[in-house]
Amino acid sequence: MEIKKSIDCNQCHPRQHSIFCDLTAGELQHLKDYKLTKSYQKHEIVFHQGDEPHGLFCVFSGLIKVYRTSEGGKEHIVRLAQSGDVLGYRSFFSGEAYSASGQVVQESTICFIERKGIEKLIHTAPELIYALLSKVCEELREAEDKFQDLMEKTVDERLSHFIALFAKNAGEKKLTLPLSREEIASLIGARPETVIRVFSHWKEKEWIDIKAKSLTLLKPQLLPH
Amino acid sequence: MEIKKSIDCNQCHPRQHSIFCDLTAGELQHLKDYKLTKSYQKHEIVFHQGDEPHGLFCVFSGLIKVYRTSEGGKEHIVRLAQSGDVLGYRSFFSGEAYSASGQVVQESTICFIERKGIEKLIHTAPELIYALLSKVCEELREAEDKFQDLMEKTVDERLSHFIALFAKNAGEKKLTLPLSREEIASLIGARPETVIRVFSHWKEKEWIDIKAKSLTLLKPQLLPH
DNA sequence: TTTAATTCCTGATAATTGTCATTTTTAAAA
DNA sequence: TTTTAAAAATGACAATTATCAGGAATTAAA
Repeated sequence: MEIKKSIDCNQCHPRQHSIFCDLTAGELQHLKDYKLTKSYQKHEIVFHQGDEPHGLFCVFSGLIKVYRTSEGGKEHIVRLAQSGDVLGYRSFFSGEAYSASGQVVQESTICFIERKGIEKLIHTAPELIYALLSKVCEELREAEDKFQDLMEKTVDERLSHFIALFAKNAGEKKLTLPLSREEIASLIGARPETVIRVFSHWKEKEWIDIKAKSLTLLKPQLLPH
Repeated sequence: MEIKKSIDCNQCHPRQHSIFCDLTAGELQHLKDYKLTKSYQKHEIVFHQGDEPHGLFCVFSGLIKVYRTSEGGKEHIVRLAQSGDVLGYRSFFSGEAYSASGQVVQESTICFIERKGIEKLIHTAPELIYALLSKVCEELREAEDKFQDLMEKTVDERLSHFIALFAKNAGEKKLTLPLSREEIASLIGARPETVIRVFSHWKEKEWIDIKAKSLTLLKPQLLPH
């Protein structure tokens, strides 16, 4: 992890699609002294499950996996965070310790805003709190959607859903998977062997072509949904 | 559903363990004109998945199940709400339609506070919004806990967990299940037959005694966890 | 490059849970 | 109470997915 020259929030493109999109230049001024821009290499830990949060992370670029380690030592990826996403706010606002860890999957640039900065910001722009509340409420619905999927969808449906999501992001038929089979399995609630088997099956049917991390969608409409 | 004489929030015991616990008598005054106390019979619907929220529900007494109906028509109970719980706030604050329905399981008395009342209340007691934010953040963690349980725990572990929860609430070894086998299954993510089988198995082992809705815990420490 | 270490892949097998059909029991309605 | 409907229970069976083991391929390190 390396501290970089601080990114100016006004120049920050991803901010415009984030929870902070409505803030004015004047309001952002307050963050200046409470912000640190850091650069993380692959595999670096951004925050640790069990630790107390001291601020928020804003992802400028890269990809981070947010995962929980259960008592039995099993890892479950809760979500992925990328450009424009804010990390660590659940624990920050609930006053709990982090319930998950964040680890860099693709080299990332992340700004850390310490507690004071957030407090000042909310003080000058109180309507921000509504945006936050609304955001968390949406995430809660998404969490329930995910739960429902896990209950009534099969592994191949869930995998297909995951792939569709990435394809939409990439906007292409040919994409590079950012996660290992094991990580994909962990994210969709399955075992790596099962994920591999489903991929193999789709390849056999010539619905996709896959080799290591590079995936080509041949007949995406035939994938289960 | 029958409209009753309005309950005075200052006299409302369950409120003291709710999100509204810190409000003063003066602040509560604002709710008076925007509040309706209603009485619901078993099986009555409190709110409908897909509808737009126009306010919040505060459960005074009774038991309500919150469930989602999937596209395939399957029902999944998301959570149970009882005395002191506030219902419908997720959709209310996210501006989405209800993602679930609420149905009365045990005869309930519920206050409905319309939008204007909430808005006035937040205006006079702005710190309420922090309590709300904190609460939703906690629920998000709970949702993730639940997801993790579904992934790595077996049906009997989940069922045991559910029973333990009820036993703690009742504080006794002998309890009356408020839900049918089918509803319990829906809540813990299983099929009714499986739930019945697990109960039968525990009964055979003499860890519990169960007949219809009445359950006695004989050796609760032996139940899986 | 060679070695070592992951990651990926495949097969064989087991286990948990779901599905379907049927009976018994309980609860509700006539 | 009698009838009817719903809920609970049990058995037989199927299916999905996990587990374990071993080999191939890819990637990282020496």
